[in-house]
Amino acid sequence: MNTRGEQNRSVRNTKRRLRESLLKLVMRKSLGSVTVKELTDDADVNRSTFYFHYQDVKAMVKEMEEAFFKDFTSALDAIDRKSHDSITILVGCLESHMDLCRIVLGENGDIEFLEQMKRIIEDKCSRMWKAAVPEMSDREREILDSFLIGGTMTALQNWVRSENRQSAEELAAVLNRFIFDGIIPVVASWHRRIAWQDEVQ
Amino acid sequence: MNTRGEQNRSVRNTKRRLRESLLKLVMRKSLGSVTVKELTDDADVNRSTFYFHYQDVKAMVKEMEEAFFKDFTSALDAIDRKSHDSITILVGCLESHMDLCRIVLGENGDIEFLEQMKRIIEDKCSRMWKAAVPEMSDREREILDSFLIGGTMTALQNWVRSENRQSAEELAAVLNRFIFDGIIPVVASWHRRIAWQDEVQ
DNA sequence: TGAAAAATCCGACACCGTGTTGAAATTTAG
DNA sequence: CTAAATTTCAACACGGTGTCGGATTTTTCA
Repeated sequence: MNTRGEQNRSVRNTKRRLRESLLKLVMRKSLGSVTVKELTDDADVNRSTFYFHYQDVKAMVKEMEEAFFKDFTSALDAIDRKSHDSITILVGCLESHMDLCRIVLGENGDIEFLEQMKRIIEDKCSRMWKAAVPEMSDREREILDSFLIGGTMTALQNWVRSENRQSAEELAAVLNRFIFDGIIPVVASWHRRIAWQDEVQ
Repeated sequence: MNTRGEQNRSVRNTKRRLRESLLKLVMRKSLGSVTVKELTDDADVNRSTFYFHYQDVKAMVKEMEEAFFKDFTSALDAIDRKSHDSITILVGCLESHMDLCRIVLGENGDIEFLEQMKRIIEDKCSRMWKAAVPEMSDREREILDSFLIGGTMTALQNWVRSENRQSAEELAAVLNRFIFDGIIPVVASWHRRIAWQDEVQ
């Protein structure tokens, strides 16, 4: 193995075949129920070869996921220097890792991946809408938070699953419109009105 | 076995112990990775006894889920005769099946359950907000649909997972407010304005 | 209460996927 | 061409699965 991240042609071929077979298998059964045996049988790769590269199927998926999360978080960290918003970044990352996303966000996907994505969005994105409605109670803000995060995630899932997808820019624009021109201003206006009413009393 | 759905005390005890052990196990590992052996060991039930009742762990969970879905759909079908709304019904059903919901909606939950719940909400609930914004394009409506469904589901998940939950009525009220007093009217107003502008041109 | 029925327990079995090993065969890189 | 990297192959012990027959316990109901 090369000391850098570069890999053999055989290694690349082997891993590519395994990825393709995994994608095929996950189309009809859950990720957790895919065995090493059926994966290597389908990919026409020796079972020992699989274990030469990965510990188990979960570890294989994790390796793919980490490439995505690396891209995603570094793009989010660079967000201040660019004019792009979080949602656009997010949708772009999904698009450039579409193979993985159709596995882990599909009908038989990976719940851990979903949870981790929600955590990242919570950490990196939700500050913005937290600042927009400062008067909210913790309880109501928690509900709004999970509502926006979950709504975004599910819309993205549907996008990834659909056959003829609209463009990433189009989707990001609609989602941004819903969140930042729609929901947030309305909820904020409720609380400003309530706060104002409290003041005059 | 009784020909009706009634069951022995021993059967009830056995199934109850299995349910309790399953709940305990799913607290720290994924549902799919729970084996029949560790389940029956923890529940102190003979492994053969488990196979006497269920085909496998998945079938056991499915039996619990079906009781929930039966309650849920029948409550939804009766919605016209009562004054309750879909969200209140939904939250109430979750509350009365809290044991199950903490398993299948938890961090290591069951993605199939989530998908089925989303389908039911789509079928039974989303007609209401479809009618509210008739001018929308199919594409945008699809996004709004998945956004509202996913947002609701995720808010419910967080509610089920939290230790000191607020009341079901409180949660349902906030969610209803977000959806029917917040998001929907705003989106509708956008489209009425656009439709009106189209008309004067 | 006593006997039949239902449910549980027990031990055993073949089966299958797992994860590892060592050595041979093949492919790649320089 | 040659050494290193990679893949293949056969074999192994291990553990969970699903099933079976029969012994034991619990429940039912007459």
